[in-house]
Amino acid sequence: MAKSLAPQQMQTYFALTEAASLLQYAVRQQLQSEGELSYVQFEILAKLSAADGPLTMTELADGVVYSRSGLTHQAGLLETAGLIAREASPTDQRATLVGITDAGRARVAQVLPGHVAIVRGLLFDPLSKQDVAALGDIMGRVRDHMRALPPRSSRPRRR
Amino acid sequence: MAKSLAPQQMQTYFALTEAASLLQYAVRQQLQSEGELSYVQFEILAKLSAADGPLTMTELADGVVYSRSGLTHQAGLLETAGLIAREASPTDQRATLVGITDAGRARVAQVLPGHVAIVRGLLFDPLSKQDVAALGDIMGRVRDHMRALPPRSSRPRRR
DNA sequence: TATTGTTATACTCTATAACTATA
DNA sequence: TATAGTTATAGAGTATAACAATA
Repeated sequence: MAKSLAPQQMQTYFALTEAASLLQYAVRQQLQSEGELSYVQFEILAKLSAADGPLTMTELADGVVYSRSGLTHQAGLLETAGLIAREASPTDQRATLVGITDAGRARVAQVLPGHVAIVRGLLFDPLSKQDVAALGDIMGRVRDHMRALPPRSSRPRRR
Repeated sequence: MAKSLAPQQMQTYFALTEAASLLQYAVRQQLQSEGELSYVQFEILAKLSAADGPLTMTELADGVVYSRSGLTHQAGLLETAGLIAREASPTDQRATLVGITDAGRARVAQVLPGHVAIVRGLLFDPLSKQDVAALGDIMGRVRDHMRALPPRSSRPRRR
């Protein structure tokens, strides 16, 4: 096994990380200025918005890079802002169900056009249809490969 | 202009952001545990390591997502740790020259193998040579496109 | 006047550990 | 005993504004 990356790999790695970083920076700016939302808060709202009904905190944590306490903190902020609502689960008394409010949906609708405009302008503008398909195929495989490794939410808690 | 993204674009966007997020998370973990470095600190050291000689703070800020005060803060931490050294510029009295120390180079060498292992294992493992070339080509174009837009470091300061 | 960099300060994000309550 | 979630707390990252020194 080689100690360093091949030149083509280096080039690809740098292009990917720099582009992803620039894109994320732009998206963060947009979400903050047009909706006063951090990226994580937007992720939470988007996930609740796409879900059929309320989710538990644990379900919500899956796929979000977050500690449990961090999620509790953000949920507290979003609830104070009136964008989500928490209630006790009827089936499991330990669980908390989190649902998005009308105000939460409205906030998502408020920032989405700008979000889409950024993504289109920065990411998709210089790409052909074939490029988009190829990129989706490649990164889809990479994502699936990464997901197959032990996920964060399944890590055991410290004792 | 359509208000939302095409399904293929959505899929590609999500795959890209999730994969990039997972990769960055893993890299951060590795840098912290094996070298006690934040990602930004590693970026600074890597940039100084690759440079011919010392850089000014402004040159160092270019390409790093950072405010000037944030860079000053990180430079202070790295200098306290003995990984970089600052000295007054002989040509411009206002400027500060930042160079990497032997200890700094050693720290980079210490974390690099693990860094490479993560990138190879997570990103390149599931990809063919053709995939890597295609990904590099596509993201290279995206990066160049983004770079063409007004960069952060050129934004005028607030008055 | 504009630019380089630092300082003071404050706010947000994130994590660890301890805790309560329920399964 | 294990799990769901919260709380308390602390540390790190980032930004704004004011500042001093130099161009």
